[in-house]
Amino acid sequence: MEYNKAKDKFISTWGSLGTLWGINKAMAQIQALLFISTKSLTMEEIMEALKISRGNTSMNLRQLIDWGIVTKELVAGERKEYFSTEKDVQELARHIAKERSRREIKPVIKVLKEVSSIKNDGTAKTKELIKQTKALHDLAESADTILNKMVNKEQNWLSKSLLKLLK
Amino acid sequence: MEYNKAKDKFISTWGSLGTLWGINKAMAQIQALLFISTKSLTMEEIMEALKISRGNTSMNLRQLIDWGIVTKELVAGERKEYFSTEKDVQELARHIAKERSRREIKPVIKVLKEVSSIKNDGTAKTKELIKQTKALHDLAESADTILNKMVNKEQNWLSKSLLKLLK
DNA sequence: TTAAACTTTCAATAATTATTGAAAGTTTAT
DNA sequence: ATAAACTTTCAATAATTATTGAAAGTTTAA
Repeated sequence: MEYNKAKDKFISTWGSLGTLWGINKAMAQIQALLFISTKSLTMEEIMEALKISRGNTSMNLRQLIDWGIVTKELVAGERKEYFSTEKDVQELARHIAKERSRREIKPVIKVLKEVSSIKNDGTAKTKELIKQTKALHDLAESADTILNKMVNKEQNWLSKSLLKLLK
Repeated sequence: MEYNKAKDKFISTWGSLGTLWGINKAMAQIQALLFISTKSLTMEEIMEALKISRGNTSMNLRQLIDWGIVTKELVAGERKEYFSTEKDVQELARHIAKERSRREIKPVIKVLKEVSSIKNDGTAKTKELIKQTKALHDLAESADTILNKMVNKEQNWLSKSLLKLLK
C-alpha cells in the first residue's frame, strides 16, 4: 500500500469508528488528518483534504478544541489560523476519556444514583428497580474511576504495569 | 420519586446513553426494561411498555439476542415467546465489551496494523503516518486486551483488586 | 389441511443528524 | 474609516438512521 491509499484508509476508518461510537464523522476525520500531518493545517487545507465545507470544518474544529484535543495556532505575520492535534496517543486517550466521562458517564451515574435511591415500598418491582440500578450505578462508577485513573498522566507507569500483570 | 417516574427515568436515560454511544434507542430501552423487570416479558408487553411497533421490537430483540444479552424463553403450553436479559451487571458488561471489541475495535486494530505496515519510503509524511498509526495501534491493542481481561468472568477478583490498587 | 396465534421481513415514512453555503461577523493593515 | 482576509453562524437541504405497519412467514392445535 502506498502513502495516499494508506492515508485515505486511515482517515476513513477513523471516521467510521467515530460514527459507530457516536462521534461525528467529520470531527473524527479532521482529527485523523491532523494526527498524521507533519505540520499544522489551515481551515482551507482541511476543507480541501477532506472535501468538506467551510462551515462544517469550522464547527467541527471548534468541537475538537472544546474537547481539548485540537489547538489553534497563530503564526506571526499571518492572518489565517493553523490547527494541530495532540500528537501523543496517551494524552489523546486521556482527553477523550475525561470528556466522555464528564459529558456522558457522570450524568448517567447521577441518574442511576437518584433512581436507585427511591423509597423502598416493599413491592417486588420496586425492590428489583433499586437492586438493578444500584448494581449498574456501582459498576459504572467503578468503570469510570478505573478508566480515569488508567489514562491519568501521572499514573501512566501504573497502567503499563497493570497491562503486564493482566497478560 | 415514586416507582413509575423512576422507572421511566431509568429507561429514558439508558436509551439516551445508548444513542450517545452508537446504540439504537429502542434496543437500549428494551434492554433497560427487561433489566428491571421482575419477570420475562412478551413482545406484546414490551411494545406496550415502550410504545413501539411490533417490527421495531422484533428487530431489536433479535439484535439483543445476537449480542448475547437477551434470551428467548419458551413456556410450556404457551405459544408466545418470553424475553429476559442478563441480570448480572458483570456478565452484561462482559458481553457488551466482547461484542463491541469483536465488531468494532478488532477490525480497526487490523486496519491500523495494515496502515502502519506500509513501506517506509523515507519521506517525512510517510514516517509520520507510520509512527502515529503504530502508536494508535499499540494503544488500541493494549486497551482492547486490558478491557477484555478486566471484564473476564474468571478474572473478576483481579479487576476488583485493581480498583482498590488504583484508588 | 386449515386456521389461529404468533413472529419476521421490508418497503415506505418519519425522525434525527450532518452538511452546505452564503450572509454576517471579526480582525488587521493601511 | 475602509477594505481585505479571514472565521462563524445558521437556515436550508441532504444524508443517514430509526420506526412503522401490513404482508408474508412460521408453528402449533385440532
